[in-house]
Amino acid sequence: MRYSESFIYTLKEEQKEASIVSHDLLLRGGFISKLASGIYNYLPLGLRVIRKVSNIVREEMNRAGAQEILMANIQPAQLWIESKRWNDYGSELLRIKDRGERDFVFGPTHEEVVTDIVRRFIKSYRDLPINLYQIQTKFRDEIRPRFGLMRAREFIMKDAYSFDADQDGLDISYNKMREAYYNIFSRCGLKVRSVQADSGSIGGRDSEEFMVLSSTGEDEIVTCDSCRFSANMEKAESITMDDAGSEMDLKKVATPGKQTIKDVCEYLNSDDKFSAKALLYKNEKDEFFCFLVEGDDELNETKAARVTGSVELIKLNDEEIRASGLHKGYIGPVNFPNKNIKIICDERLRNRNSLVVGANEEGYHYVGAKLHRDFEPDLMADIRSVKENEICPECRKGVLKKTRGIEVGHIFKLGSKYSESMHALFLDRNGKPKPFLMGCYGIGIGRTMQAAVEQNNDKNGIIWPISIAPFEVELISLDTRSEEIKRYCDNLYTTMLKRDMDVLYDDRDERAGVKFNDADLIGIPIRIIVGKKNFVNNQVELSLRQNNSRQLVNKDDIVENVKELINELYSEIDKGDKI
RNA sequence: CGGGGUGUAGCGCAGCUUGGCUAGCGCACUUGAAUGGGGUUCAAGUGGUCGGAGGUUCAAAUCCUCUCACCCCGACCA
Repeated sequence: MRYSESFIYTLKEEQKEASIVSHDLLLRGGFISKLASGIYNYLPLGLRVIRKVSNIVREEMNRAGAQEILMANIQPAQLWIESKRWNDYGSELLRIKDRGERDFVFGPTHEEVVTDIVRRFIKSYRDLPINLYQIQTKFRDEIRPRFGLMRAREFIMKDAYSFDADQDGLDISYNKMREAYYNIFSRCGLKVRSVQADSGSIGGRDSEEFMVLSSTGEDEIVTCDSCRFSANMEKAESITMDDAGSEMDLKKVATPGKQTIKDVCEYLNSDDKFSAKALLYKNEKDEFFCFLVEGDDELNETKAARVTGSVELIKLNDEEIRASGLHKGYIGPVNFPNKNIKIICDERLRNRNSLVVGANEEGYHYVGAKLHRDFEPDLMADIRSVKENEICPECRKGVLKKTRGIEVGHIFKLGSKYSESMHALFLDRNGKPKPFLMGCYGIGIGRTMQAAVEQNNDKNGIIWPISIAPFEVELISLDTRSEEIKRYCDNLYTTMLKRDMDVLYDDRDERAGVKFNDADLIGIPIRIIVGKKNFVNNQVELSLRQNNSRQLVNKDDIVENVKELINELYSEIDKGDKI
């Protein structure tokens, strides 16, 4: 591509809408442009990166035995009603109507469609296993889109779906995908780590996320400092502590004006952890819950939603609390006045002999409350968030450390959730109908691209890993008015094209500084600089974006030298760490 | 959804408090000249129904009402 003819427009100034560096660089480098909140256009440079990432994904998926298809993204509501997700998916689902007022959705994911496809064609265990994937634009109406492609509403995703006859088969399919994912991210030049995850509204049991570690990541993850355990905070299991405290009688005490745990415990001169706070929520089905967690703990809404079978938990507002016959700041499980509200108690409170809890009466708390003796929850469950420096639930030796990550891939074992609800059955060896066991495997293509920028940049711009760079080589002519240099560069450019090299040729009549700065911003890994300073000695300069190294090369040997460099850069990526 | 903020040229902004002639500035863009290995310089230009609708007024970018869009924070201790 000749720069002078290209649709590449870089911006000098920082972009106001960008709050993280990768977003700013993609906008300034002319990779993407915003059309609406969470909705982006991919400009030529951006699309080239998208294609390179997609191709790596495609190659590795194919190699793992998956087959590419392309599913419709406008989907009839009927399928979503069948899978029960028409109601369960919530407001992230973009619903649309056709002229006949029939309901459709713009697909946020394709479990329903792929299950429908497979049930139409596959009737026998002999046809299993099968793995179908696509690279497709999706739409999820996010509460709050941000960080450019990191959390966009419209986004490109690779999603794969495996179908197996039995659990062993599913395990094999899942492991193949995990292997493929490691290959994909390492070929993209990314350092990723897989963590145990919650499967969210997609459903299913085992699930792992692939995280690009980054302080700007939206996910909080914990890792053990002594074993291999790592998990998303939403999922990380909490272990029960045997810190019973001494038993005492239940006693009501006045705590006038003391509503927060901190105030109450200070006032009563008691430790936060020997108190229980009560948090009131409702779910999408208008079921009400009172969650009890230790005073200095935080409720983990994801865990809470899971144990209550809720899609979405919403905190009750003050009015709803009052209407339920409760008193804000004085809510507790003892003599709980409302039978319609289920009490869910965190496991950590199981062994406590004595707790400070609200008395359900303005200005009063109980002290000395004990589980089973003084109150009876509807359910005991792990509903708290783990904290830093806590004992690892896996090895019970190390302690947990918090870090942040960008989720670029997610793999799940779905099991028969969709195949059962959608009657997707096959006949097994014995002629018995059975639901398919499914797995589902996603990669955010745009997010991977942006995560790569987040992980590889400096103050001047992007430093693309060669495998996903928009071009592998940039040829910069510093003297477009010299006939001799122009002839040489034009010639070199055509030669490289003929040899299938991926090159951007900056032939613009611009000053050197402009070209260098644009080149730094755009971040193409290898640079050939032709200027009269070296040309008089029959030399051109070869430099690398990643470390700004420079070497002079005879002008007639340049193609071979660049080829070598390209190979070197690719082999560096192949050697990259695999966690 | 709650709170805060911003909409003025392609991008970044000033002007608004206290209404007043032709609405400015930087970057970008066009033309010319000089320059030519790290965003160079000079000169002359192009480009705006001031987000939209309504209202107040002799007069509205500026004041009022409504509306749309976008950004940030939150939706963790009741």
